[in-house]
Amino acid sequence: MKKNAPASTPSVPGDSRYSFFEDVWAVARLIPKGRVTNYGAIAKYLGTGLSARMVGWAMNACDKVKPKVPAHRVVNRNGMLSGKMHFSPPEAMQQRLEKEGIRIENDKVVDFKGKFWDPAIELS
DNA sequence: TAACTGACTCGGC
DNA sequence: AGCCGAGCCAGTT
Repeated sequence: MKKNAPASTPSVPGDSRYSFFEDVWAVARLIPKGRVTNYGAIAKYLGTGLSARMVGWAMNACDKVKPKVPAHRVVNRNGMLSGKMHFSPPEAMQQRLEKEGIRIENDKVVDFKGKFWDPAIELS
C-alpha cells in the first residue's frame, strides 16, 4: 500500500508537489515543429535560469510522462545534441529533428540561431 | 541519512 | 581564446 503522499505522487497543477518538471515538459511540448530551444531558455522562462541542469534532468524523466515530450527539440546552448546519447536509440533524436526540417551536422543543429525558439519571447 | 552526480550555463583567469 | 570553478534541484547510491 502506498504512503499518504509519496514524493512519487503524480504532480498536477495546483498541487504543492507541482515541480517545475511539469513546467519544463509543458514548455517543451509547446515547441513548434521545426524549431529548437536550449535548456537555459526554458530554465530562465521558469524563473530558474541557473537550473538549466534540472531542465535536462526533467528530459530524462520525460519518457515516463504523458503525452510524450519532444525532448529531441531541446539542445544545449551550442545547438549540439548533447542529450542524444540518452535517447534510445541515440540517433533517434537527430532522425526526428531532420524529419521536422532541422538539419543536423556533426551532432549540431544547423542554423541553430535561426531556428531557435525562446519561450520567454514566443510565450510572452 | 548524507553525499554525489548529472541531457547546463555563466563568469573569471 | 581556452580552461576552471561555482550554482541550481532532484534523483540515485
